[in-house]
Amino acid sequence: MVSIKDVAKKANVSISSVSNALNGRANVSEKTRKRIIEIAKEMNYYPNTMARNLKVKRTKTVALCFSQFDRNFYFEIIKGINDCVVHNGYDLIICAHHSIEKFLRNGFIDGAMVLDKNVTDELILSTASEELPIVLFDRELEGENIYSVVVDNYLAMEDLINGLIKKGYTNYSFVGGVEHTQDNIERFKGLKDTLEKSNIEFISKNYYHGDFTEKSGYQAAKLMIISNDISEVIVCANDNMAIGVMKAFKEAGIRIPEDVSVIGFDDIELASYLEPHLTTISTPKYEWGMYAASILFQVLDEEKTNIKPNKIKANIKWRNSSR
Amino acid sequence: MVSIKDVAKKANVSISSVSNALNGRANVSEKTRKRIIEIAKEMNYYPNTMARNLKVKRTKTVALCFSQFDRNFYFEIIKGINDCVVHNGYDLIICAHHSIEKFLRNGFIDGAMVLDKNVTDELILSTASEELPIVLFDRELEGENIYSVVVDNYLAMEDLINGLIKKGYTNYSFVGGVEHTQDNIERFKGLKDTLEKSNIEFISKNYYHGDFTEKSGYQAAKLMIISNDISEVIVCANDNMAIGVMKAFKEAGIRIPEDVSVIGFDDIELASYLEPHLTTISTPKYEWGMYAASILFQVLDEEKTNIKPNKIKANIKWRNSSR
DNA sequence: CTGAAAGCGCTTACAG
DNA sequence: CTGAAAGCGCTTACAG
Repeated sequence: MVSIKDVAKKANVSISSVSNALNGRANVSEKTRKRIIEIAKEMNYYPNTMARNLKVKRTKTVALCFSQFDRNFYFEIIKGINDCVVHNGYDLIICAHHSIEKFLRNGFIDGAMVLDKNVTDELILSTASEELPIVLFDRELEGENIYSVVVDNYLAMEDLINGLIKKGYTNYSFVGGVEHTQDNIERFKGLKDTLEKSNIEFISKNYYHGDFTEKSGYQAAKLMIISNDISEVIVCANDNMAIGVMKAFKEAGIRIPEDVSVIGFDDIELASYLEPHLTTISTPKYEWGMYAASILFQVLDEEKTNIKPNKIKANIKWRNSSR
Repeated sequence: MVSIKDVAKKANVSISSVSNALNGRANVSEKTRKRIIEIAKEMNYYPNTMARNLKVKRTKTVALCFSQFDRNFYFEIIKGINDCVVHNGYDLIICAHHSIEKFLRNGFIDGAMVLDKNVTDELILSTASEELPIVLFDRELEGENIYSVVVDNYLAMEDLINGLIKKGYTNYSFVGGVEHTQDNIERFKGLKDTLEKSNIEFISKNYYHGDFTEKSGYQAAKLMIISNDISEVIVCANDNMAIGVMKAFKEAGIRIPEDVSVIGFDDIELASYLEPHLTTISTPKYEWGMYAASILFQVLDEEKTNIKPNKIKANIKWRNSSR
């Protein structure tokens, strides 16, 4: 690989001059600058970023920690992130949680985003710093140089339930996701609180335990069918489970939405292709990614006025899996 | 950020000893090694990878160039790649084509994979080298230190058409994707050749021009409907177009597969959720990613016996959008 | 077993 | 305008 030395030798100047010429600094005559640039191009010279960074510190690269390659729900978010990063003249690298320590610690990145539950709170807390601000998508976490942008699950559920109440539903079931997750907790709380505000009690046996997978939704619905206890509306903590629920009902000849309404959360791509199309809560994924990335750049540009934990508002997509 | 110097000072040893101790070299007494390691941990010291790489060259990191975040067809491939990379003890970074030059040229990676049409052949040809082998997913390209792993489109089409002929179909239409792409060319050629081998002429007006989008498939089918010229089977160059085709037929009250069979290519997630489920050609995406990555590691481990352009075999998924 | 020194490829005051 | 030199944080012969 050709280095700055090689170029300097060929151009018969010092390496300082090569560096100065190539970086557009003023202290080099126009004539030599031109010559140097030409020779560099001719020799196919590209500065070694790593050596450069060792001095300069700012790398103009940010990282996204992500490894859930099996859930395409996320890709729209990544697109938003990437577009924002490019717009700001930075480069984005995506790396899996296995590698994140290496990249967080090595001074190669100016900032990071985390969309990966496998990254521990401890790691984030211990590495976030003035030189490495971190933006989180998948959790809220208090700490210096740590920022969160999460979906407002509670508000979304509030909106949904109020909408359903207005439509006259009085009898609700909830298919929950993995128990301790923030998403599940907030979504369920939003449902329960809102019902109770309207004096509709949520009967605890109508809480079905799932784990965010299609299969667990399928099993929950099977249970409803077998125990012959099917509510007017089944609200699921995510779309995948709603898909499973619908599948079980269809198999049993139970009509959606005539006999039962089914509602999801996330608005994954499949949601609008299903028969019937799934009513769900749409998180504006592209905007989410873009917004979170923009916060990182606000911080990097030292405009960090007062960035509080941020909430993204989700919207209900009424489709025909519900009345 | 704490450096090797800080650790050395605190431990009262030279930086050489710190380096040796931390890298598990033999030339340091067990006692001091232990002390150094402890102090390093205590100080929260992590070696700066960039500085290290400046000397060592091997970074144990490979890159995947990818930016089609809107096509979730690819994510299964990435999963395969990532699993293989982790298995080999390397780290993977994914970067968009905007950034690829930066990463290819800067000595930060030991090898690269390309799954991004936006990367030019020129860039690949000019950067692939002994120190930076490159594996391609999306094209075949002759060159030193360049390897390709692509889907055998032709063979897949051959299999499909032979299957269809055996089922008795005699009348075919093809909805093509973007004209000049290797995928489209090979898929169409596979169809045409195989038909002709069985003495079935492919009528050129039965070639409909699309661009791999759902919309273009929809429009192609509209055209068939309006001109009242619907073949027994519509083979599409990818699933997205097949989805569009099915949509148009459904809207027109044309039954699938009773009135017409529709077939796709790719086996995207949606394919098996559609009504009717889409018959398509399934490229084993996970294996594809894994296999291509493994080739990169074969090269990196200098086992490059004789790695020729590699073809991945795709399989037909007979579902009920065809008879 | 231990440490001083050279060097990886750059940038950046600084002196001339 | 130009170049010698120091230094970024490491590793690795080499001498002791």
